[in-house]
Amino acid sequence: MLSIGTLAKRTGTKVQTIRYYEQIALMPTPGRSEGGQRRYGEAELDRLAFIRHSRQLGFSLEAIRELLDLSDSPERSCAKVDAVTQKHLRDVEARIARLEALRIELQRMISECSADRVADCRILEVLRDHEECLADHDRPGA
Amino acid sequence: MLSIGTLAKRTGTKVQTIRYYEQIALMPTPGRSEGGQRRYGEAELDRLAFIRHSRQLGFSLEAIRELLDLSDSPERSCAKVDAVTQKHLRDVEARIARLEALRIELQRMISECSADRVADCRILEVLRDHEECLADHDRPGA
DNA sequence: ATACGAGCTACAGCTACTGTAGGTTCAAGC
DNA sequence: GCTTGAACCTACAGTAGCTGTAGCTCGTAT
Repeated sequence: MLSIGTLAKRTGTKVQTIRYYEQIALMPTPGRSEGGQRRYGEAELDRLAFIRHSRQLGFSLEAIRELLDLSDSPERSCAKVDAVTQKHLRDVEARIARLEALRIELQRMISECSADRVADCRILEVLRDHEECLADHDRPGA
Repeated sequence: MLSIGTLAKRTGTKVQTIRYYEQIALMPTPGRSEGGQRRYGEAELDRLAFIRHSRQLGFSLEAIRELLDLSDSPERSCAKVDAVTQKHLRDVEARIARLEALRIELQRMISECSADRVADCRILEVLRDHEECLADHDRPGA
C-alpha cells in the first residue's frame, strides 16, 4: 500500500494534484489508514501514470476522462480513442498555426524597429494601429 | 462621449471585459453620467484599441501594462519595448517547439494504431506506458 | 407615460492546478 | 514508551483572462 506522497513521487505528480484529481473524480476515492490517511494500490498507480502521461501529451482532463472510460471496456471498438486523439491533434495543429502567424508578425515588428526613442518606436506604432499589421489575427488562442 | 457598449463595439471587446480591465486598473476609471453610467473619450478608445491589439498578438496583460507605461514616456529609449517584445517572441517560439513535439508524437501514435478493439489499441498502450513514447516531453506548457 | 434595451454591481464559474493555514498522524530513533 | 519531525489531513484562496448570471436601475424613443 502506498501513501499519497509515495504515489506522488512515483508518478511525478504533486500531492495536491492527486487530491485534486480525486475531488473531480478523475481518481477514485482511495482506502484510508486507521488514522484517515489515503492508501493506494497498483491500480491507482497505473491510472495516475496514464493521466500524467496523457497530460504531458496535452490532453485535457475531460479528454482523459473519456480515454480512461474507453480503456475500461476492452472489447469495444477503439475508433472513439482514435477520434479523441485526432481531435486533439487537430487542436495542436491549429495552435501551432496561430502561434506561427504570431511569430512572424512579432519578428517583423522587431526587425522594423530601429528607433531610439519611444516616440518613434515602430513596435508601439503597430500596437497602436491595427492597420499597420499584416496578419489578420483575431485571438491568441494559445 | 461614448457609452461602454459603444466603446465595446468600436474595439471588438465585450462590455464585461472593459469593466474587468478597469477593475485591474489596466483601463482608467472613467467619468460617469448623471445616472452613474460610464462615459469614455477618444483617449480611452485608443488605449483600449492598443490593449486589444496587443492581446491579439498574444501579449500578457502584465506585458501590456508595461508597454502602456513605456508608451506614456515618449522621450525614453525604446530598448525596453524591444526587450518585452523579444521576450514574448521567445515565449511564442518555445510554445511552438513544444507543440511541434506533441504533434509528431500524436501523429506517430495515430499512425501506429490499426487495431479494432480497445484491448489492442496502440494509442492507449502508449498512454499507459511512458517507455513506449519517443518524446521526452515533460509539460504541455501550451 | 411607458417600454425595453443598455447599463449597473456583485459574484460564481471556467482550466488545471498550486499554495497556505492550522491542525493530525506516522514512523524512526532513543 | 516517548518524542520528534516529516508527512498527512481539510478547507479555502489564488493564478490568467476573461465570461456569464441575477436582480436591479438608467436612458431614450415613441
